[in-house]
This record gives sequence, structure tokens and C-alpha cells, in this order.
Amino acid sequence: MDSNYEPAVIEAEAQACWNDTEAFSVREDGGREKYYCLCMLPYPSGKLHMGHVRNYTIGDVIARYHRMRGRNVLQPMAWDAFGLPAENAAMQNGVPPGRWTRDNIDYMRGQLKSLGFGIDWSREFATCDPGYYRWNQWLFLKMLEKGLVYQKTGLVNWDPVDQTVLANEQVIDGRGWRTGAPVEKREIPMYYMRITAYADELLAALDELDGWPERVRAMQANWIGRSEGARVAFPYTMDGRNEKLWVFTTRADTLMGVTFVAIAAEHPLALRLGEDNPEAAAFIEKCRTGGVTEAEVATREKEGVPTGFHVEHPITGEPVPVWIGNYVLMSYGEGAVMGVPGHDERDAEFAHKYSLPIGQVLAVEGERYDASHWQDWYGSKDGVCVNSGKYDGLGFAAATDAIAADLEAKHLGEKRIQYRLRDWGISRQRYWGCPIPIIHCEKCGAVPVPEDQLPVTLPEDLTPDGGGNPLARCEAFVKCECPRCGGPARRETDTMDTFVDSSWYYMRYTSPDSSASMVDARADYWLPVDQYIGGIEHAILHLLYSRFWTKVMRDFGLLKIDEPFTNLLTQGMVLNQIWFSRDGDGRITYHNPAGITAEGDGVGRTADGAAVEFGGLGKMSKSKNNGVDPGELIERHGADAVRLFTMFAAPPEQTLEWSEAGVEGAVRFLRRLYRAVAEHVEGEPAERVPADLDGAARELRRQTHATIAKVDDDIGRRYTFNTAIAAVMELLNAVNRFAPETTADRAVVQESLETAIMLLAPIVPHICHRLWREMGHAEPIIDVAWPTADPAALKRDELEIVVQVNGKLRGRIAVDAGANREAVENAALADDNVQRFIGGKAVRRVIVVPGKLVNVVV
RNA sequence: GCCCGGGUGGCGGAACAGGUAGACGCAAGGGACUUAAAAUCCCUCGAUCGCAAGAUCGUGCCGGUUCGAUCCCGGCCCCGGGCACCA
Repeated sequence: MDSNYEPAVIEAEAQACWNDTEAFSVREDGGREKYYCLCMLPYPSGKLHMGHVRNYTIGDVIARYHRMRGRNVLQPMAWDAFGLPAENAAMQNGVPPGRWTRDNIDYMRGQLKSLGFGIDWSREFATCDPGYYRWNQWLFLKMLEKGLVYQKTGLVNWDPVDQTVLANEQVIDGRGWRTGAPVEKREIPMYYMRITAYADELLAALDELDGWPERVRAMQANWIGRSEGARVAFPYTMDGRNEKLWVFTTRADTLMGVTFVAIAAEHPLALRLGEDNPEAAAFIEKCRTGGVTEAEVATREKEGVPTGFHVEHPITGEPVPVWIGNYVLMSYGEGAVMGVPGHDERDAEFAHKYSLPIGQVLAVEGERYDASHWQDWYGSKDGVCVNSGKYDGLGFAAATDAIAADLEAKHLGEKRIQYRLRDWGISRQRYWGCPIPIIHCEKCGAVPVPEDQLPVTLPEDLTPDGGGNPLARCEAFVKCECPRCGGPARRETDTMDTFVDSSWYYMRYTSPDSSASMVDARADYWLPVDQYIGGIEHAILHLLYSRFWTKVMRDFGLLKIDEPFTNLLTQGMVLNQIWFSRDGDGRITYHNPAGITAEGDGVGRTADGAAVEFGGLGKMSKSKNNGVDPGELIERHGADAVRLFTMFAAPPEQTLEWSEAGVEGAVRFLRRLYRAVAEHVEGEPAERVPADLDGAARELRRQTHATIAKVDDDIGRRYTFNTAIAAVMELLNAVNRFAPETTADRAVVQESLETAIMLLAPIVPHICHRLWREMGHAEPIIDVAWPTADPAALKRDELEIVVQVNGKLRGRIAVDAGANREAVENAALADDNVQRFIGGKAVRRVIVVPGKLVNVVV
């Protein structure tokens, strides 16, 4: 055996073997247990980044592990090919987004192959393929038919200079990224998917998703945001008509404490009042500036304006002043809230600022109410009503019931369950996306494209220039006939949110060549996905939309599953150091950490000696110039070393800090492993491991089998690949310390090395492919059965027990594995150092944790 | 602002159900081999005190529960993710 570890040779050879035997192409096989292992599909941005490498390595380890456990494993790959970056690249380079995207895909596919991932490439597709996105259009039309898609207006960021809609990402400090102009909100018509129709099921089913991280379930539950409360009407007369201003509240018991109502600036009543009230109109206008994100709205200073208009209190009939408030969200509840400054923090802040009356309507026994300390009273459900007329003395539940009943009798309210979740607006005023299959006819209105005319194909030769959607200027696309009346008509030029593309791609893998339907019967074999792996940043939107989409497809009879992903693993980000320098104008230039020598105290030098500052750790990104090119790393150290370091440096859910030195450490370990095998196969062939081992050989064999048990648990249950690797490292250290003398010893070493190779095969498959053959096996290791621990080998005669006195470590004792409680306790008390600390004091209690520890309490 | 995480040696991390804090690795220091370097191998490596045995302190901060807390509870501080048009 060649004594030098040459990753380039070994990796090419292993990959050729998998390729030639189509080792990872899979078919439906009812006789075998299937395992569908899925990683989030990449956006083809140019090159693979370390986040991709981490994601797909985790997936590949899990897939290969289950393959060795005998399962029929599907691991596919596709490309999330529509989206904004392609349009930006097009503007910069003058290349159509389609060409840029497809070039990137070709390059990145090569990179994925060089990492040796066990992917079934026969199922690959891109979401910009018409054969894929036609089914987006098809389901959209089905949903439209069933009322699950509808049209209404929605708010978007508007750049008044470029006259174009901006993505939230394109709004920087309230200004358009290209023009620097203050962004405005604008209302435009959009298509919505009725995800709220599934709010209850999406929420309830979270309880069943026990293969999902608790934090993701919590985030989704909060996002859906079910709250029980009441809808309350405040009647008023406007333009001679009797109207009702509806609010939603979770604290109907405080209704008698209302001193104002506040409505959103976009509320129809606000707009009507603005017509007669210049001050209100000016405030509404002011609220139009700024972006539409919730973070921006929520961090803005709370401001309001009195309209001078009053509505009636639904119980007392007293006039209540109407304010317009910038903190009231049109998108939640009714777009209006009742103000109870005596018992609500936000209302109190507003009332203090504008000197509105504050009154107490709740009392907690034994506590004195102080309006200037309203914080203490916020949210308390312990009190009873006071100053509330007939409701005095009632607690939260009783008061809510009584008030809701009275309101209902007057048709001025009822109990209501409200969700924070909003319907999913899918219209984008952008070119590089899936066309929305609608035709606008002057006579017939918005007409769905007939099914036999699908797909509505996106022309791929347009190049955006920043001045709006080029699709809208492409007459060849826009001009068409109305399918209903045959008259001249225009196509919808909005495209779909790219979250639509990623909501069902994992279903399409099961039937990638199906031209007659979205998915076919093969979906029933593979779905649901057994293990899904991707970034934590997708914890809410992508995963919630995918769950929704699954339920819609199920209700259309296309699927038999309720949930798409049985188990979910959310990986952390990959971080690297940030280094920068400033020029004379204070402008910042970022330097790639690979070229920096740190000099401590947050300073360093570039290769040409220029001083640079340390900017902390941050997500690897182009903008911070702190990315690492996986291609270059693979060339230098090999794919196995990159895979090993990525899996060893941190558990998958945590952030991972990049370290060049760490990769070198990984190479060192692989070389040690390689050398250990090379040295072993030099000697005489080993025989079977004899049953009667003792001493060091027996201990090495015990450790070998303990390692099997540990690695199996770490990979199969805990997903802590870092500790699995550490355990194999310990095993190899033990093998290297062990000096075999007899053929029995050699047999134990052989078993240990073969075990290490099998356990590492999912993580570093190339080197294991070669070493397994060098150990004399003809069968490729990917087809070898995963090892199981032999319980007989795990047995121990003697255990080490820790002895504490008052919870502090004072000694260690060795006891027989079978020793009873009393014997362990006596041995512990006999220890010299333990006696020293007992020091003649009375032993009050002795706690014995079997096999682990004794604590003597004195 | 709201929701969800995280904080342990010089560094990445380990401690899985409340029971030995620091496995494994990186970096650093010392040594061996070598003409030399690289590679490799061996030793040391939380802080303080001590010749040593060992002792005391130590898991972001303050407090609590417990025989025993990195782990559970209450209150803070800092960092990160998400907030509906980045993907």
C-alpha cells in the first residue's frame, strides 16, 4: 500500500466508482424501507459558499449512514433559480438573468460533485424550467377556482425617483438603495394565497411535529399568533349613514376604561376624516413615508393626531375621541384599537404623551393603584372590575363573558379568535420569476389562462435595467387574446414570490419527469421527507409556506400526507473574521481574512504590510469579503478534510467559526488514520478475534465497541457529528498506543481499524473507500452494513466511582461492577481523603448514584 | 419594538435525564529525530497558593431551589437569527 495519503487521487477514484455504478440512483422499492433525506436547495449565486458545504455535508452524512443501515435512500438536488440577485447581476453585467443563472448552475454542480455528495443527479431540475413552474401556475389556478387565491390591494415600498417597487432588502435606512430617495408606501393590487384558512391546522399540527426543534415550533406558533378576544364595534354616523368602527381586543374586560380609539393611517375612516381635516391629512401623508417592514413600524416613535371626530362607546354611549396612530397596524385585527391607558402599556405611553385621560377599571386586592405606575398593572388578569358599572367585582373571564354577551345582544360585538398570520401576498413586480397565469381583458376583466395553454412561458432574453419590470415592456409577451371573448388582451406581468417555487420542489423530486401531473404515484412512496436540513433563517416563512402548500395539495387529492417534513435539522451559520481598513474619507474597505496576519488587540496586517482593524465575527458574505472558496480548499486539502473539519468544529445547530488551522488539523487526523492502516496491512494477515481476551487487548476491544455504540447514537439520534468524530479520534489514539504482540492482538487492532473506517465512512467517504479496500475487502464500503456493538465486549469488571463530601470531589474508588449499594458506600467511607474531610463530623446522609458517584453529607 | 436562540480555558468545543467542569481538536511552550527545515513523535497547558500531597476559586452578571447547578427557577447584561418583497 502506498504510504502517502494523496486526497486528489483517492477522491477522484472513489467518485469515479460511485459514478460508474450509479451508486446513488434510486428507484421505488416497496420491499425496502425508504429514507428521504433532503437539504434545502441552493440559490445559484455563482459559487458554492461554506454554508452550502456545511448543509450538504450534514445531509450526506445522514444519507450515507441510513444507506449503510440498509435503507433505500433518496438524496436529490435542484436549484432555486428565480430571484432578485440574477436581476442585479444582469444590471451590472448586461447579461440576461437566465444565462447568468444557468452558467452558475453548471459551475456549482461541478463543485457539489467534487465534494462527493451521494446525490441522485437524475432527478435534478431548476425552478426556472418551464416544466417545473408550469405546475406553480396550474396549482395557482386551481386555488383561484376554489377561492384559495384572491386579489386585494397590499402595501409595497415605492421608490419615487425610479418609479419602481423595492424589496425590503433594497430599502436602506428608509431610502431606495439606488436613488437614495426616501421610500414611500404604496397600495397596489396583488394576488394572495389564503393561508389563514389553514391557520388552525398549521398551529394544531405543530404539536405532532416532534421531530422538529422546539424553538422552530415555538417561532411558528408565535408567528401564527392565535389570540382569543373579542371584536367590538364603536358606532358613529358619517355622511348621514350609521356606521361601526370595529376593533379587536384581547381585554374586553377593560372596555369600560376606554378613553380613546386609535386607527391606522391607512384605515378607511382615517382616509375619510383626512378629507375634511388638514391636520389629519398631513399626518396620514407623513405616515406614508418609510418602508413597510414590521420592524421599522414597531421601532418608530409612537405618534398620533386627534381627528376631532368621536364614536360612541358601545356600552355607555359616551363619545370617545378617534385618533390616528402610527403604531396601529392595518394588517392586524381590524386596523383599529381601543385605548385603555389605565391597563395597557402602549396605550398608557400614548395617553401620557398626548395628555389623554387615564382611568382605573381593574383592582387587585391588597395593591394600591397608581396611574403613574401603570407598568405594574399591564397585562394583569388577576384583578376584578371596578368603576365599571354593572361589571364591578367580576374577574377577567366573567367580565369578558358578560361584556361579550351584552355586545352581542346589541349587535356591537362578539367573541372572536384572531390570528397574527396574514394571507400570503405572492405578486412581485419583477421579471425573473414564474409568470402569474392571468390575462387582463377590457371586457372580461381578469381571466385565468386555460389549463391547455400552460405553461405561460417567461421570455429568457430580457435584461432588466433598474427601471421597473422589463416584462411589462415586452409586447411579445404582454399582447395576447382574451381566452373568453377572443378580443385583444394583456397578460399579467407580475411574477410569483420565489417562496412559491420552494414550497413544493421536494415533491417534484419524486416524479421529476412527470409531464401529465404535478406529482404521480411515486410521491406516495417517497413522501414525507424523513429528514430535512437547512438554515435556521428559514424557520418561519419557507417552512410554513411548505406546510401550507402540502395541505392544499392534500385537499386537492394530489397527496396523502398532512405534513411534508417528519424531522427537521436547522443548521447554524458559518462565520469568519471580518477585517477592514479606512481610507482618508473614512470609507471602509474589507479585506479577506486569509491574507491577514493578526497582531493582537484587534489589529493586523495585510500581505503588503498595511494595517487593518478587526471587525469581529460575522456571517461569511460577499459584502464583508470574508468568504472562503470551497473549491480552493478542496484543491489544497481534499474534500474529505473540508467535510471532516466542517462536521467536527461545532454541532450542526450552532454557528461554526471558520479556521484554516482547523482544516489542517483535519488533514493531520486523516493522515494518521491512513498511516495506521498502512502500517497494519504491512504485517501478517490477522485471524478472528478470540473470545478470551484480557488486559490491554480486552480494553481496546471494549473501547472499539463502546465507540460503535456512541457513534451510532451521535449520528443516528443526536446529530452531534462533532462528538462522533471525537470518539473515533480517541479510538485511533488508543490503537496507536497499543503495541500488538500476538496474532490475537493483531486481530483486535484489525477490528478497531475496520470499525473506525466504517464509522467514518459517512463523514469522509473517499478515504474510507480506499482504506476499506486496502484492508482486503472487495465490496465497496458504501454497501457494507453499519456495525453494531457486541454487548459481551462492552462488559466491565471494575468501575471507578467518584466520592464527594458535601458535594465536593474528594476521592475516587474502584469497585466491582456488581457491587451493591452497601459495599460501594463502605468503600467510599474507607477512603483516606474522604475520612480527612469528614473529620469526625456526623455523617447525616449518604447519596449513592449507582455506577457513578457517592456523596457523603456531614 | 416583538418572537426565538446563544454566552464554558488563549481559541472551536465536551459534559446526552441535576451527579468527576474542560473529552476531542486548534494555538502556544518545551523536548526527540534531522546538517537544517518541513513532516512526525513525546511532554506541559483554566486561575491562585503549595516542594509535594493537595487546597481555594472558576461555566456572562445578581439572587434562589437542591446533598449536589454549565444544566432548573426569578431578575439583568451582551451577542446572533426572524419580523411577511434577500434567499
